[in-house]
Amino acid sequence: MSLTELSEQEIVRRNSLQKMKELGIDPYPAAEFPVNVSTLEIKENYSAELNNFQEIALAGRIMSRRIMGKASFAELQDSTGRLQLYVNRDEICPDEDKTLYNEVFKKLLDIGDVVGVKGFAFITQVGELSVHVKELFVLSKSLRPLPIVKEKDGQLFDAVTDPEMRYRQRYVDLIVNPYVKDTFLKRSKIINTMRQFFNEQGYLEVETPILQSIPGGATARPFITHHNALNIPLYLRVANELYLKRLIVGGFDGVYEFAKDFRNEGMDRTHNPEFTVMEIYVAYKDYLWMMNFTEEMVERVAIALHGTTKVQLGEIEIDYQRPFKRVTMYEAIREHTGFEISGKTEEELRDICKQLGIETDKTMGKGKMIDEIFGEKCEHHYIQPTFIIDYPVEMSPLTKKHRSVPGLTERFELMVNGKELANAYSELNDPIDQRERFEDQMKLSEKGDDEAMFIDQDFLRALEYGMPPTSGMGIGIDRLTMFMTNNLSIQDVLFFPQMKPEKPAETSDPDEKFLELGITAEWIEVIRKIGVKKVKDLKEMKAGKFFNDICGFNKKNKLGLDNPSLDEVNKWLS
RNA sequence: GACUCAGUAGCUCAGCUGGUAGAGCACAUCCCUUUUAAGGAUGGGGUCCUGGGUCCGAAUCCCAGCUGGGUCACCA
Repeated sequence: MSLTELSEQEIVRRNSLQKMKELGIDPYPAAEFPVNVSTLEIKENYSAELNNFQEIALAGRIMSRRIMGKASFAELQDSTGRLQLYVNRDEICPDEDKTLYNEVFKKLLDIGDVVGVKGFAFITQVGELSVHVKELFVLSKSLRPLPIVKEKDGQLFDAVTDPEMRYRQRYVDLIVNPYVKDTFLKRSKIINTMRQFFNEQGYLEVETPILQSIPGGATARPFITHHNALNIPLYLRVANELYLKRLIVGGFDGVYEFAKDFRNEGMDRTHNPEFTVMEIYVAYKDYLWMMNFTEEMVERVAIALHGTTKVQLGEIEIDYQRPFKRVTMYEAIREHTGFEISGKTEEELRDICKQLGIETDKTMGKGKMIDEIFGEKCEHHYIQPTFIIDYPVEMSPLTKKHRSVPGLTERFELMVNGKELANAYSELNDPIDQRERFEDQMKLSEKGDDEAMFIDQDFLRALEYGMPPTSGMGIGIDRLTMFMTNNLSIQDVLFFPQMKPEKPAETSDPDEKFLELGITAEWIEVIRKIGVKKVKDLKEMKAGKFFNDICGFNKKNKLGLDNPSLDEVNKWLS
């Protein structure tokens, strides 16, 4: 990369790097730097009376500097937070040679550099806990200037808010926006809390295939790829349900997986093409048991994170205190539309949809229409945690038929803030019924529903060996994290949300290539600045426009170069 | 996919009824020399997202595109 393509500040930093090397300082040392304390531990436990933390070593990134001559202050940020450093010239340079302070600390170090310090904790005259630095070590030189975010009394100044920068360069977001890290710490805690809850009951954490030859367990468009050695298409899983059930058939009483699933569909505030789901299957249980289990799990997560069941989400407060309200789907529709849909025929339902202003088409069966009515008219009303139970059989091809109500299944969804958070069934374990349901799905598929399920013959074979009665539950971890951390966009709970790839910056041909064409040295940079980086691009330029562009650039930027003649320019381009 | 808003210095943003590109922070040089979103002085830094068009003249107006956000559609 040529220096002309770097910003002024980047050039300054590269020069500082070079000077450090000349002073015999390795800006990227290989050796371990033994840290014995974190900034948080000092902040939490320092006491002037005890006079503790008198021989400490800590490391982190320099986030600000206040140079005061022979005494300076800097803020060091490690993984636990920030702490002020006090750097005194004669402390870090006890001998005659003051280079480490005057040159290295004051001039060659920059905001963003990673350093290690040894010294002792103390309180400054203005009362701020600080580290009195006795020794300073450069651990990694930063060549790119960080955005400068300042903070006072919890208020941020000039915080980086540009979503593109925050999501593409999450590392920068994490460095400069302190609240971001907290979301991800909580995300980890949510998962750990759930895992601990499951392990306490003796359930087994398992892994199942992500590459599947039949993308089963949910009706969604899959990503497709190809395995070269087997010469077969493979799909990235849209769900792991059918594999977990195979394990129940195999004799495990409880299995669960935190799984990345992939769906090739639209992206928005609540959908990312890859997302995380926790699915759990427990033998000899039913969906009523699973409701209690789910409540307990969710309540436990809320308490683990916040110490209370009440969690703020945007303008509202969600209370995850057990028990959650339970409403059947038919009751929900009756309450929010006034229509009783129990026992209605397909034609009657179509008429109800029409009255409610819901568009229908020929491909929609009873189940799909009921689902539409619920989605349009009911779903958004359930802000506080609510179980919606007993779904129509057409929408639930993997769910056991209801024990007492024909046409329904033993299924619930947990709704929070008007969105589906978890989904659970008494699992269908009748292999003959399951085969028929798959065939019904195939018919829907032929009717035009391109999301109906593929038939997984091996899964049916497994059921034919006999699967114990089982209840399963899936919960969206990204969504749960959004609800639990008060983030309204899925992008804020994923470290690296999906983005369109950046166009790579075009690298420039070296000076020699331009010189070969007879272009004089002082014009090469001008040509690069107007966006022509390759000599081959010159061949395609019109001489007149090119002539105008470079002379205009010269004038506009007051470079004071003598313009070439049009003839000369013609020779360059020929 | 549709509509809509935005893209100006390393960062946050102003300028946008067209007329020589600005501020704060950051950076550089200097002053001060135990400060704290430090202070003072001076200075450097810009393909105003890209490409067309209108015009004597475009960051500004028009068209197309790129990237991102929002809303809607799609999304068991």
